[in-house]
Amino acid sequence: MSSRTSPAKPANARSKLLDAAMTLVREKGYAATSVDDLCKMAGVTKGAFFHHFPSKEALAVAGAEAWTEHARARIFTDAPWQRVEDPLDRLVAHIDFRLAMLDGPVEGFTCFVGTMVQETFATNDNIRAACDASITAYAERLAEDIQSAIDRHGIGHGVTALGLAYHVQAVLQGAFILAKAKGNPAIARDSVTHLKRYVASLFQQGK
Amino acid sequence: MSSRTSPAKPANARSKLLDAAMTLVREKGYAATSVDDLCKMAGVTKGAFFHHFPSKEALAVAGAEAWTEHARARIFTDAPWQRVEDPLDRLVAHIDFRLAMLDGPVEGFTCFVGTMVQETFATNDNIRAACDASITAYAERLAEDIQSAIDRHGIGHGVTALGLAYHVQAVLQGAFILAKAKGNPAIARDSVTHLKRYVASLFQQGK
DNA sequence: GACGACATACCGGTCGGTCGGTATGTATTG
DNA sequence: CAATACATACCGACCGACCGGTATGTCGTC
Repeated sequence: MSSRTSPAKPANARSKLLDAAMTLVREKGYAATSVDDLCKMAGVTKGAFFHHFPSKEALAVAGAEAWTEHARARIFTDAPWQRVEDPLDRLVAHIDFRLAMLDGPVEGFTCFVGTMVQETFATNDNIRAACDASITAYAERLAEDIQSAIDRHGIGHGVTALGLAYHVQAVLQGAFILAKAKGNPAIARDSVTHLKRYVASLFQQGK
Repeated sequence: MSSRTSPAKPANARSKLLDAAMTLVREKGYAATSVDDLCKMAGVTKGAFFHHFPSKEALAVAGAEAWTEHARARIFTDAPWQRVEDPLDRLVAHIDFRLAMLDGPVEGFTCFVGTMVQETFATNDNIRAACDASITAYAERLAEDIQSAIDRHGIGHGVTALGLAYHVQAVLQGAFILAKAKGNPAIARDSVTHLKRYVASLFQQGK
């Protein structure tokens, strides 16, 4: 049974460190974020850090798992458009929702695991695998909705639900990089608008 | 007689350091790549490093500029499909070329400036601007070909050449991240295949 | 003999991680 | 019920390795 009935954060040292990691790693990257930085932002001591996590790597892995839940709650569980009946409308609403997220400071909407895996994929396989698991979880969840849309409306070509879900991920991750380079989310919104147009064209042809 | 006819690299300390930076930063990221690492791979001493570059940051900026030339030569100047006459065929050949590049070890085809800007956008504006300039140069060059294709074949909706060029960049950058997470370029090729299908659909509608 | 292109020794500071200690809660036992 | 025992959750001084960067010296070329 889950004991996670309250949405309020317990604000213990562990979860404060996890929150700090999501903020600092998205801003500076994994390697440039030191354990002291994390402790300072979380308001805990180094002793507390190594009491809860055996290493900096372990925090990163736990962070990736926490990110999966964080994203699932915000984008799938809690989102109001999840109640839209038609699965294609739901898919379009999903992309619109991701588009609307692209606002404000760049480090506020970028992806924790996407940033982390860039730096660690060749040097730390535990972190790489944890980031992969998070990305995969998102894609598989989104693929469910896409499959429903395909089942009801049909689709052209050899497009699969999971393949399209990963493509949505790729466009978002790439849009984040462009926004970082420009220091401006506008370019990211342009790219997601192209994605939206693509999805529409796929289902138009399937009809 | 000048012997400056060979395209071979001069292999002086400066260019060896630039080469080392492109290799190591793509593998480990900017912050995790130390000056000692760079010197070791380039086969030069630390004295040589700081003789040619006033700081690690300066190497990153020079590296971004070198990357622009590197990419321009490989993808635009030297590529055989640049001689294809019809601009739309040339655009499709461009995407096919980028697709074919997605092979072998992941750190072999990923983007130096895309990796670097992820870590530095909020903490080092000189590096961020240099990466932006490199990405912009690529997009503007590609936009020329796209504009020619639009001029000859027309295009639907409110799509601009430069906007579509940036979208191509976004899909590629995002595909790199997915390939890093999976440790496999196959997923990246899937995403670029989606992009190719999108471009085809845009020009079909314009006809 | 001036100068550019390095080499080497070295610097202060920061890194991830360790360790002895303490405050507090809870289970056990006489 | 009090004493004891043990676990959990920290605290912060400290460690050696390594960081980016500097100072000074050497050596071949014009």
